[in-house]
Amino acid sequence: MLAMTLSPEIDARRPHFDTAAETEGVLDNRIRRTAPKVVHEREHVFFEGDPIDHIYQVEKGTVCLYKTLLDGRRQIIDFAYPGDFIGLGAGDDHVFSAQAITATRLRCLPANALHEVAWRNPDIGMQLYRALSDQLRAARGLLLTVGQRTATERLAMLLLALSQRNKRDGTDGARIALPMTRADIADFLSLTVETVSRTFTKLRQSKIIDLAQSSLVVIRDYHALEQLAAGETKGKAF
Amino acid sequence: MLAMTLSPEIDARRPHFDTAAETEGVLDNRIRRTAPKVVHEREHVFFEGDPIDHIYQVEKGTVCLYKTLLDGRRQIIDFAYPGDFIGLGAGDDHVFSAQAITATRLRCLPANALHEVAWRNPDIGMQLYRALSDQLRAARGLLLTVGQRTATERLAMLLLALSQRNKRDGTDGARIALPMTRADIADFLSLTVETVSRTFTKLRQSKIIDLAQSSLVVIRDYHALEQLAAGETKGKAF
DNA sequence: CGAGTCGTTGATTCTTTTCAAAGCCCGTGG
DNA sequence: CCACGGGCTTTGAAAAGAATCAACGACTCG
Repeated sequence: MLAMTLSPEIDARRPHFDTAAETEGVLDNRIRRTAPKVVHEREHVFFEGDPIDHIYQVEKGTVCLYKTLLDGRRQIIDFAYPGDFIGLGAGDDHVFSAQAITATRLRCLPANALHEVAWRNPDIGMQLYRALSDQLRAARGLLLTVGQRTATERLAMLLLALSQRNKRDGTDGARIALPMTRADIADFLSLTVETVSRTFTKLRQSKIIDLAQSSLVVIRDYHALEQLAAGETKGKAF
Repeated sequence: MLAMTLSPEIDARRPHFDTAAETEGVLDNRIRRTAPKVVHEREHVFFEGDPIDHIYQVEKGTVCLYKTLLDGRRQIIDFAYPGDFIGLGAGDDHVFSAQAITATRLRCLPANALHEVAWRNPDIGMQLYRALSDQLRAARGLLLTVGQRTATERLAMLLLALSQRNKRDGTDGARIALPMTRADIADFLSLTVETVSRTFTKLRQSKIIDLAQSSLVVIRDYHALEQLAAGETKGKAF
């Protein structure tokens, strides 16, 4: 789950991997023993409208969650990384679709069993509540980004969020692998592929990032990226 | 809380007032006995960054929840109506600001007491989980609207959502009072006041709505509004 | 090696924003 | 009671940012 908050430094993220591990220690057998689900690149985990029979937790890979309009316009509402839960919520049906963007392994949590366990075990309930709360915060952060930031600021936000995730996971915060295509980024940031591409080259020409490959960003000027993302001057600062 | 879903007819909203009443029956004295908080028009309930000491539930009035960028750009993430909870979530500090847009009365739920009660009482916990889940759904719906819909489609969505709320509350679904200003609508839909105003007049000229006053919309062609909101043809259908 | 997908770049168009100004509503006070 | 003032809304004209249309290049995989 990508948190697109205004001030990343204020946002003391909880380590999702740790919480996932905690959960594992407490969950009962029905949940612990479920077989993992493997989905191939571009394969769907579920579609909007499908009944919620399982909640998933990403073990490996990346999944994009999205909603669409009738004419095909698509809004990616989140990228789910290892540790993230997919499909949490109180309704009967999924309200968005989930598609793997790389080869992915998921652990499957039967929804009714999970809720039953959560009902009896406040710890588990609290885990889910926290996870949901994090997702709400991420969604609202993205809303601010998509609603108010310029194209450059939006891309800066995304790169910063991915960098933060890397740091949290103990990998290099300056080297960012992009598992998603430009089209995915475009639909996440509510831009077009062309604008995303142009914005990448603009950041590259400004020496703020390097593009070793189109799917590997190296941050050269972290501070500049933060300034852009903060939104002090509508992205005109460079 | 305004749900901006693609298909309002699929979205069987739970009656919030009822759930609020249920909750009331179970909450312990510390929570039930708190004095209501009265806030005047344009007064803030809390600001982003404030420590969360209370969760609020709107009893009367309307509150807008928003996030801002450093240069003042504002994104309203939700309008909270009677029955809605404000400030739910797992963190220590509020991640958005809350400002009354009309004279408002709130019931105050001390955060720690509430969580303690929820911890011991799965019913309460589930209420909060559901409320949070609804807010997440609303946020993602708004994200789709802001990210993918045209100005006309966005306004259509808002009017439809308000109409649905009226129906749910047993009032006239065709007559919509707008407690918020054009600026509030603009910041909710990520548009400018001018665009909002122009879009209102366009809908009026198309005989889809009437504007008795600037703050009172009468829906004349509900179907047309639904078509616009559905997003089949990028709002070019009229 | 060729087909196809993905990414980049260029030219043009268009929706929305920005800048500017006038109208309207409403409360206040003379 | 009506004039005045200020905020909110509407409308117009011009500008800008991003979208669209179009083409080319790069990389991948049968």
